[in-house]
Amino acid sequence: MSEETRELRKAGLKVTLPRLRILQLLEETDQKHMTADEIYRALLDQGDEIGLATVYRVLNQFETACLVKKHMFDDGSGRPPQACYELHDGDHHDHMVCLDTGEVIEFVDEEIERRQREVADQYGYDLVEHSLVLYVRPRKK
Amino acid sequence: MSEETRELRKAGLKVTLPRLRILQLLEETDQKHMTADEIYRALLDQGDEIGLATVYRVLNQFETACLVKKHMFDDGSGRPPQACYELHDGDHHDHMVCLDTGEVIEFVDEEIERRQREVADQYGYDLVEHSLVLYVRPRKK
DNA sequence: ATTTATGCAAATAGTTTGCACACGT
DNA sequence: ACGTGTGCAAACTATTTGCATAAAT
Repeated sequence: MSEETRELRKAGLKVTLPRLRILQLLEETDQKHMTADEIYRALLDQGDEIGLATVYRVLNQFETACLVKKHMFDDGSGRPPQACYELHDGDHHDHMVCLDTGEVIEFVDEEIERRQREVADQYGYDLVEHSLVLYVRPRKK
Repeated sequence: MSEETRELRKAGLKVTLPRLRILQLLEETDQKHMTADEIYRALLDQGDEIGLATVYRVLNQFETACLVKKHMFDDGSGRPPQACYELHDGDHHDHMVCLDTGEVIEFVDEEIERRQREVADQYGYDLVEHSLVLYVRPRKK
């Protein structure tokens, strides 16, 4: 029994072909962040039969089960907002998006993490979640 | 001639009623962040005649002219993403969203700002923009 | 055999656009 | 009077949902 099968079971999800394929795709892809449509096309291209609606449904289930993390990178680039998904590997990290290439880089900075908690605390709150995206360009010269 | 009239002129926008009303509304409202629809309703309620499409068009123009800043707070709360707008007062700040009340608090933290620049630099990039949202809850106890 | 998932097509929500008319200068 | 802005309705995009069929246990 495959590793993916076990992950699905553990998440309380019946092990079906579409779910397996999507999970495998996300694990194998070098491009760590994919939109629903990219996943859909990739599966069609590799010969699988799947519906776009199923991709969306499965991704939502995966998100609920914490198998996957959903992001909305609004780089203010004009085009309609689109969600993209990445495998949820347990480790928290933030994102840096290159405005020239669209490349997504992951990073963690403990100082920023700590400061965020402190700031929330200063205002009388507990920090539950946060979303940090740095929009960057290759350093000139 | 009103302050708002001057702002519009300076932005290169013809001074029209809808634009004036939207600008005034954003200046007067205590709720600093409003969605297109909230603005639309507020204007109707106050007796103005305006179309929702116009609200969207004007807000886009305002954004291009840097009169306004657009945000997409994806609090992962399920419901479809909706943009909200705030007056662009020149000062940069980040946001804290209370998951219980939906309240939006603004803050600036120089340490976080600095660290962001340093992190981008470490990866060989220049920081152009960033988006930081802390999702918080009132401190328990 | 029974429950749950899938695929398709139609529905939805937010936002944008084409076009005839109205407004600002 | 001229060019631009507006309102309405229709278009569009990403995503969700209803329903009859198909697959998983």
